[in-house]
Amino acid sequence: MDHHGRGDLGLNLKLGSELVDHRPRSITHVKRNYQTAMRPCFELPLLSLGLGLDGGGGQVDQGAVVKPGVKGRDGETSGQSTVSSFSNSGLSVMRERSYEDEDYNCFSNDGVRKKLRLKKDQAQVLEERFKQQSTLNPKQKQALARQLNLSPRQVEVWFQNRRARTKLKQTELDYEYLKKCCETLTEENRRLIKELKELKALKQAQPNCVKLPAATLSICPSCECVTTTPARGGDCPSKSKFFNSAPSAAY
DNA sequence: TATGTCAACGTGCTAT
DNA sequence: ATAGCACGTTGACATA
Repeated sequence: MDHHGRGDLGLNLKLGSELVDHRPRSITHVKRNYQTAMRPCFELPLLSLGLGLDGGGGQVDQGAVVKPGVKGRDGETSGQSTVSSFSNSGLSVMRERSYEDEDYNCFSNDGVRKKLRLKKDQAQVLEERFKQQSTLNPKQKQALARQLNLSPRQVEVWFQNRRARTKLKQTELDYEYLKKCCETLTEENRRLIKELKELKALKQAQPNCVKLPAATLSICPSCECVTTTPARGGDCPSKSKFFNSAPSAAY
């Protein structure tokens, strides 16, 4: 039994059918989703037996083969299973995988994972589709996979990664925006502290100046002077800056 | 050769 | 129980 849910079916005779991706995504999923794991992960495109369903030799299923062990971050190997499918004269047989299969384009002969690069037109179609909808339902996934000659799993992974990239990009934009906000506010804070210092100094130098209720103080957005009333556009009251010119009102 | 990109994976979580 | 997604990671490949 492999971690992608393929059981050792031994001899498997079947009329050609469509690829369906029922694979659990990991060993954990296999453990958790035992029944799913027991289910064949796909319907093998199999056995023509001269019925003309398969032009001879059987067709190859990109998504149908278990990858050989891929080293995890700890160096442990996952994907231990070695079961795969192949066709022989129209007769598909499940056999022990020895990693020499060519029907999984992600692995080379020695079991080393090859980097699959999507073709330009494939990527273009996926990109166009992503613009329309960032998630696909199983039917859409299936159809798109067929259209692009990819496995549904590959389409699924592409969309997952694409969503992640979109999110990352958005996060970066948000970060830049917040950074700018932070810089602006820091600058504003520095300016206010300085202004406060000046006001305190002024107060000490002119103890007789009018003490205004704090609530009535405001900052003119254009010239940034302190006013006693909210400054409206165009009438900057710089004359009434800091304190009332009528010291008689003081205290 | 260092670094970036991206397909593919493992795992945790959630909705049904 | 199952399927699907987000997230973090890996590793092959491309490129500066």
